[in-house]
This record gives sequence, structure tokens and C-alpha cells, in this order.
Amino acid sequence: MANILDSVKSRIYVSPMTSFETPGKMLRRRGDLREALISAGIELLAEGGLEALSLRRCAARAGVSHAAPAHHFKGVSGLLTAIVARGYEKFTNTMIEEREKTVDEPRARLEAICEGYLRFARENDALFVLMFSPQKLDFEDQDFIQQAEAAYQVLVEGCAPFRHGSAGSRGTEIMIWSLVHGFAVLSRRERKGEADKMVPDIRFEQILPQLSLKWSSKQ
Amino acid sequence: MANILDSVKSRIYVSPMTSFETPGKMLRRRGDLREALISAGIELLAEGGLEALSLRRCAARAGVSHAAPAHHFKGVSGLLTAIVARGYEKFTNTMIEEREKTVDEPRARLEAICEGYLRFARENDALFVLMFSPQKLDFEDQDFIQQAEAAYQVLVEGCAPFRHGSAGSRGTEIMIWSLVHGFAVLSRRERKGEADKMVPDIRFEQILPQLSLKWSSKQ
DNA sequence: AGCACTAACTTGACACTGTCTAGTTGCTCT
DNA sequence: AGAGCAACTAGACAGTGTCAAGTTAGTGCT
Repeated sequence: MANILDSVKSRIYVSPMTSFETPGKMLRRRGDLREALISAGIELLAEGGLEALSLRRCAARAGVSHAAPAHHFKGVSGLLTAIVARGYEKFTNTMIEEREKTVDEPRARLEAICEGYLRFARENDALFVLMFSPQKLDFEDQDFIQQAEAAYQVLVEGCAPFRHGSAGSRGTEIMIWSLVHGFAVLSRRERKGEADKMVPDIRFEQILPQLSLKWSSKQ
Repeated sequence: MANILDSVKSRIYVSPMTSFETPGKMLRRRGDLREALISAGIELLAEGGLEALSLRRCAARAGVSHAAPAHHFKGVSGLLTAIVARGYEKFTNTMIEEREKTVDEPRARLEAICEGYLRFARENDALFVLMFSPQKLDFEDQDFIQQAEAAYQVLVEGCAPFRHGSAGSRGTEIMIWSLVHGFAVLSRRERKGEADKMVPDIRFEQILPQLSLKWSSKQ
């Protein structure tokens, strides 16, 4: 663990003012550093997990001083929120990608979306955790709200052909989302050795409540 | 927010060496400070959320210096793990308490356990988040493992009369746990204004997959 | 009783975090 | 060409967890 973090912080900051590569263009174009900081954050997250992510480290990796991010984000929460928004974008794409790979049949599509959900959680562990972290995020951020809503919408569409109990398709959405999210969290916990073999080798399809999903006559 | 944290840290540390109250007994008995630190942590958590919880603040509230906790816990993670273990104990009790309030019928008992799960999450917000936080906890800790396992066992027992699909009661456990945990997380998110009215006023009973829960002939 | 031993605790230092302020640099517009 | 301004640097601050060294009080041994 220490090794990972050491290697993460090993890239030291060199002032761009003394840079030999681009002696003419000293300052970045607007929006450039913003993107660089987000990318740096996602990299750090993937390499060293949540512990490796900090404002100062993002700045160092992007090649700027520790106070530079303040000109592009409202504090750490601003940066983290931007990273998370980017995460939701990728999240949405993963679910859609998985859905498009399958046949055009409601049940198969919904299962594929869930598979996308779980694959994203598996492949982007730290990012996934951060995306559902209740702390340090700016939940008022418009970009965040939009991207999170878009991700949810994929699942909503996948649930639309189904109805569940008296709550209709609204209930189906919530049930499926709860189920798949809970399953993702629990699988993650076991995968990381944070819990003992609670989820053995059970696939999500076996967990889906098969009988309770009924075709809705409407739409 | 700042007000809350200010009031939290307002209780300043006074050296017990200069204490007037107990001039004779200067040092605590073994195990005494340990308990005091855990209690302080739970208090801080309840008062100011996760942000208010820190090793130094626990120490200050317990009336000792910032380095004192090191003699009772392996770093912050040790303290947090102890707090979380205490949380799981309370969690288990809440579920059992709710279960015992209802009639002796499998379906009602399982619903009651779930209600206990959700009530605990509602009433102990920050603690609940910490309990399922993937960071900063010592997952090797024996007490933690034991308490977490005990909590899970309550749900397992509640699911025992049921079987789900081909996975048997094992599948039921995982399904119910995923469902109720996911629902707790999503409800929390909405409650805290971290998401837009995704979970309207749907009760968990409406989410439970009613038809897929079948009586198992065995046991 | 006296004396060493040790666990519990304090004090101070360190590296790291995010944030704030003041100063500098370089692009742009007129 | 010069003013204005956004982007960035440098330094300081309070807060965090952790470590090393010193002190204090209770325990066991002779």
C-alpha cells in the first residue's frame, strides 16, 4: 500500500515557468487545466484508490502549484464533484453499451443494463465508491445533477415495460435500482475482503426476482 | 454547518493532571479511556456527522491529549473500527427489537427485520455511513468481524423459511440484503437532498418482491 | 519499606491536508 | 503601448494522523 502511494506522489511538481519544453506558451488556455485536473484525479483514483486522491496531488500531476485548482473549482468538493460527474457519464455509457449488445427484448435489456451497472462498479472501484460517497460532494452542482440523472434514466427506461405490485413501474425502478446497487456494494465488499464470503458465486441473474416482474399492458 | 462543527470542538481539553475533581486518582483504569473514546466518537458522529469525527477531537472530548488514543487503538482506523463494531451491535439489537414486536409469522418477521434495518439507517445516519465505508476501517479486526457477522445472521435467520429461485435460501439472503441495503442508501440520498425525488413516498413493503418469496418445505 | 519496572499519558515535532492572501506573470483588448 | 484582468505562484495558517522522547502513577519484587 505504501508503495502504491509513494509511486503516486513520486511525480514531483516542476514549475511551468521554468519549463524547457514550451518556453513560449507559459499559461494554459482556459478550460485546459480544468480538464487536466479532472484527468489527474481519475488517474490517481484508479492507481491508488481514494486515499491517493487529494487536491494537491491532482495539482502536482497536472504540473501546477497547489493553489491553482482554486481558479477552476470551488474547493476540493468542486473538483471531486467534477470527477464524479465525469464518472456518471462513463457509468451511463457502460450501461448503454451493455444494453446495445443484447437482443431487443425487455427482460434481456434490463438484465444487460444491470450487468453494465455491475461491470462499471467492478472496473472503476474507487470512482464508484466516490460517486456514491455522501461526503465532500457538491450536490447542488448542475453538471453533477444532470449526469447522475442521465444514468438513472437508463435504468428507468429499462424498467418501463415492467410493473411491480401496486407501485407500478415507479416501484420497479426503485426495486431494481436498490437491488443492483445493494448487490454491487455487497459484491465489492466481499471482493475487497471486507466481508466473509457472504456472496459466494451467485450471479445477479439468480438474484433478480423473476416471478414478480410482470409485463405491463400499457406502453 | 460551521456552527455545528464549532460547537463540537468547543469543548476544550483540560489536562487531567491539573484536575480539581479527582485529585487522588490521576490515571484511568485500564479499559476506561477506551470506552470513553468510543463514546466520544459516537457522540461526535451523531452531533456533527462524519466531518466532525477525528482522533484528536475524540481525545479532547474524553479529556486526554491527542496522542493518548494510540495506547488503546491502532491508529485512527483502530478507533473507527471499534466505533463501527459498537454500531453493528446496536444495529443487530434494532433489528431483533423490531422482529420481536411482531407476530410469529415468517413474512411478518422478515418485514420487521427490514424495518429495523431501515430504522437504524434513518436514526443513525453518519454511523450507518461509516459502518459501510470502505475506507479507514480495519477489516481484520476480530471484534468488527464478529459484530458484523452477528448483524448479518439476523437477516439470514429471517430469510431461512424462504427460498428464491434456484439459489435456495442463500439466494434469498443476498437478494433481501441487497434490496434493503440499496433501498436504505437510496432513501438516505434522497432524504439528504443528494438526489432528486427518485424514491417518492414508496414504502419498503411495496418494494419487496412479494410473489417470488415462496415457502420452503424444508426446515 | 524501598526500589525498579512498566503501562498510561503528555509534549512536541513532523509531513500532509485544504484554504486564504498577496504578489507576479502573461494574454487581450482598446 | 498601456491598462485591465484572469491564471498562476509562493507563503502562511489551522487542522489532521503519527512518531519519538519524556513524565507520571500504579504494580510487583526483594
